[in-house]
Amino acid sequence: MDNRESILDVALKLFADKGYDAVGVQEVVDAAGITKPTLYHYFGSKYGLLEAILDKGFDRLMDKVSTPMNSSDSDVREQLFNVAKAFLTFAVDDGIFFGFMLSLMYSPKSSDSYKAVKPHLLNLYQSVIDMFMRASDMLGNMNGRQEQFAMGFLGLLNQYAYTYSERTLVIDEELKNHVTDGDIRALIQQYMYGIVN
Amino acid sequence: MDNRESILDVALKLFADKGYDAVGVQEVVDAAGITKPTLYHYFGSKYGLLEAILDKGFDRLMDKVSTPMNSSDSDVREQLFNVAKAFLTFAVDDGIFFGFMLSLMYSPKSSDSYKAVKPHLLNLYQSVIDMFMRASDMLGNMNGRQEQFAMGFLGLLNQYAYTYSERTLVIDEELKNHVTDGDIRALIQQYMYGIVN
DNA sequence: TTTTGATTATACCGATTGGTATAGTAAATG
DNA sequence: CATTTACTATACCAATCGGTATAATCAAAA
Repeated sequence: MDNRESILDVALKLFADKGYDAVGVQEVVDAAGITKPTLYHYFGSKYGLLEAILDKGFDRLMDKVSTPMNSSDSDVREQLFNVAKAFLTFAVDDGIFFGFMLSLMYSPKSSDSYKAVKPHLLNLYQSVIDMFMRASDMLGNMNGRQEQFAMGFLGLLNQYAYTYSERTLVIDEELKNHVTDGDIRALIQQYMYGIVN
Repeated sequence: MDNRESILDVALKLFADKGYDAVGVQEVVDAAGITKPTLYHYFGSKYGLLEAILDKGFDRLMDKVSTPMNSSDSDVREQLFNVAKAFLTFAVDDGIFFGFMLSLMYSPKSSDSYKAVKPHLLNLYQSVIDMFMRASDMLGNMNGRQEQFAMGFLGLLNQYAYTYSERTLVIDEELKNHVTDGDIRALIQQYMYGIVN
């Protein structure tokens, strides 16, 4: 692994663990075993490093979810199941980035971290909205509420991933990282009931 | 408003807007029109100020939701409706604190902000769990899944409040801050369906 | 062999960080 | 009136912040 990659790797771990603002550039370069000019050569600024981390992480996420999202499945339920499964699999396999993404989603609007993640979130939201648009004929008249459906769907997945992640406070230890197909089908069932009236 | 109160007020606004780590003590005292020793006299440290803000905010929240949560309503649906309404009303009326609370909920585990909010969240979770425990006979056998029900219920409310708050990215402007009783009843309906099978 | 461009370390920059020692003021208490 | 207690400003602290000027190293190209 070259220096650029190890900086990205180490910085993601530190940012995810302590938060972007609480981690100094010096701490990153020490952990990566390099010095400041190397970091600034590759990323230009601390903010540039954050952007590079997000670019890479959202690439991984979109790689996983875009296939099921763009498939023209005739069964809406089956398509939502496939999207949910891809999303939750990513949340487990790429847990560090996923947790960091969640923390940025809910971070204050005027923070640098939020500014960096905003375009990626908009892109993700738009992809989900488009999926619901394409499924209009199968879901019936959504009365232009595709955006709410998309946000609700993502919110449900986030809540589910969060609850079953290492970040949970009081949940039984045994339940961690155990997301079965049956769980996901039950989740979709509940969601479908809500939106089709 | 005395100095102590205006510090709490100004600091909450700054922390909620830019994040705890991104706001310096100097910035707080400048905005409050006082000097550092005054702040350190009342709160001892920046972290102590954060704790005081959270103590005060969670007091306001628990004041609003504890009454409906502790009422021995015979109709579970009605009780959940009352709790949801109190919660969402707080999210609208006390939007700045609510947004800050959300950002701390999802902030990195090792951050100071998370350490400060963790006991309050545990307390809130426990209250909701207790409510479900007491409703056991009405909800049927929950198979020890009260914790998941509680987390799911809170997650749903948070997602709902978040979606209808000023923090939304793509939602229609008209929908902001319009949370009707009908909306809440629909929300509870959807939730009930999911947990009673 | 010389040159060029990419990469990296040493050493430094001004500004800001959270926090405090000292002294003063003002109001309440004896 | 004297004393104590609560409160607040001036001025300062070492440490860390994000960032950089300079120069050395090294591989590839000319």
